Amino acid sequence: MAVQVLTVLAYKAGEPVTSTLLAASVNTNPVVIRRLLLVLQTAGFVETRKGASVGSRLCQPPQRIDLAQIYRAVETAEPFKLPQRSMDHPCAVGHCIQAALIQVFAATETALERELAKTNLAHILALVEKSCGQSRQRPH
Amino acid sequence: MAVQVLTVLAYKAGEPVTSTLLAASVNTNPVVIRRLLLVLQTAGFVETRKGASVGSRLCQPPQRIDLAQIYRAVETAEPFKLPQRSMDHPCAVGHCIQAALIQVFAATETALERELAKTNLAHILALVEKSCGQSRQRPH
DNA sequence: AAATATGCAACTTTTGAGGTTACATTTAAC
DNA sequence: GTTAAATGTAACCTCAAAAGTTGCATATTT
Repeated sequence: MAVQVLTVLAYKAGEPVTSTLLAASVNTNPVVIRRLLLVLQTAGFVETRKGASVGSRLCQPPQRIDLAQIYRAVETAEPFKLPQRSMDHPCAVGHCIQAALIQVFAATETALERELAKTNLAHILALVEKSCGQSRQRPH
Repeated sequence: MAVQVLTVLAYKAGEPVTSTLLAASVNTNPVVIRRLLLVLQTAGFVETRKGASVGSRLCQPPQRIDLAQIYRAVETAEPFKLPQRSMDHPCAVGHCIQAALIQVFAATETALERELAKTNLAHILALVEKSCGQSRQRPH
């Protein structure tokens, strides 16, 4: 969802967009969008201003925002993490396996992020424009 | 969890293990393990027999089972999938963006699987044995 | 001053994974 | 054969995380 919102903002190319409009584009609730925007603000991707007829806009060029950054900013629950087993009955094998898997999964995580870093918002924007052949800067 | 169970089975090197024992090792419930074993059976990783004093064992060498296969067999909800937005109010931009993101995420998925395919159970087993210096084949 | 947007708190809803219980069925072992 | 031990499976519960909802204070443009 974060990627989708950022893509819309990139599409609007600096023009501020309200959370209501973004919500309509992603087909969800404005408050959900605002919560997301807070995260994207602290990550330094967007700038938001309060007040009438304003909203949020990208504060970095789309080329400088890649998927790995977005992933790190947004992700809460890592896809490759072991469920925190309580190990009350400390089976040695189980314990060692956990330690080993943590290593493996950490490696997978970094590989994933390296992969995500290859794509940035500009790439995605190009894809969007190509795939539906619409002109830039024409809102809605 | 699937990886953990399969690692234990690999550790036992063909010796059948009951779901109760596996559950103890992962610190969970036997039924959960059995549910997982059904999936691993249809994926062709393990063989299970009913009856007294038997259980499950690997039916492939650990070298031939890699993390990508396990991932595909087990995973239900893809980490990089768009939430199925209903698009009742068909905003053209939103629609195109979704189409583009599907492409991007599919590419990420395949990259992830390519990465996971680099590690197999034998690798993990070696890590386990190295990291806690225990001899093979000594159960528990 | 009024209209419009965000910030934020509190609550509900939804969804999926995991856990639990219970029981029929199968099979090795005695 | 009988029995003990194991799986297969259904039906439920629990729990956490994400999303959605409502309401209102606050800020800012016009």
